[in-house]
Amino acid sequence: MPEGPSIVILKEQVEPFAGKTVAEAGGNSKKLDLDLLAGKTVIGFKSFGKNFFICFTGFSIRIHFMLFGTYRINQHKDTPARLSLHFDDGSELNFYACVVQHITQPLDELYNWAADVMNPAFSAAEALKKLQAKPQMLACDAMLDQQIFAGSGNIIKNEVLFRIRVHPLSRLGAIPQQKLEEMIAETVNYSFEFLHWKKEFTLKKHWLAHTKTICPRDDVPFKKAHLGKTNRRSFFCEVCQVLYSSSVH
DNA sequence: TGGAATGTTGGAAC
DNA sequence: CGTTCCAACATTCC
Repeated sequence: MPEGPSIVILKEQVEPFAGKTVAEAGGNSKKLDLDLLAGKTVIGFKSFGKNFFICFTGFSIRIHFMLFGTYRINQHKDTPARLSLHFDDGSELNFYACVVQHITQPLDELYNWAADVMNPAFSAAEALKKLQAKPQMLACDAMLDQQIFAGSGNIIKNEVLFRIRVHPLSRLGAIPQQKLEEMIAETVNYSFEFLHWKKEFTLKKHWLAHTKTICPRDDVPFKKAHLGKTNRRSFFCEVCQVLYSSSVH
């Protein structure tokens, strides 16, 4: 469920719930005072990267689905919901296995929308500055850095690095600026393709590298390794993906 | 069927 | 005190 485009789909799906008033809130979240929600009207929904927000007057609820989180709209699963919102017209939203948090600070103060790959306010220039400020950082880590590419996840990382032919262990400082700009552009571009294909239920069909064993360009075996600070799966081709690795200071 | 996976956090360890 | 490491969380699929 997690990467940015999936959260955008959720946001679109719940749009009809804007303006509805909560009749009853339930769920097994311990971090939320559910009694506060009854009688409150949803003023809208927002997303930042992999975060989803239900906005009320004066506060919002942040939901992060982590690896396993799911949701149901006007349906429910047999397992207990983390957060369950029943509205005055009988409709309902249910969220499972996610992190839920009550936020009182304005979202504009907490989040830099220019960092969100899916947001119209995303700034390629800002992203470039952030990449250039961390010459020692590995490409595979940069692609997962939510301060730089909010919403990018492991699938997007593998697909983008393959598409732009950059080896995941490349150092940012050794990558030509033009290539960094390509990384940024393709992260945005692929994220929207991800969104399109996910809606069509054809996302996996379009993977070129993620979970793949053979490079479609060179017909040689992909390397599979757990790389970077977070040791996440990387699928890459040592023939066509360039390792930029000159020393940097 | 045990292990791994679209992820992040917080606290321990160093 | 800053950085790094790792358990914890919790679901589904192969």
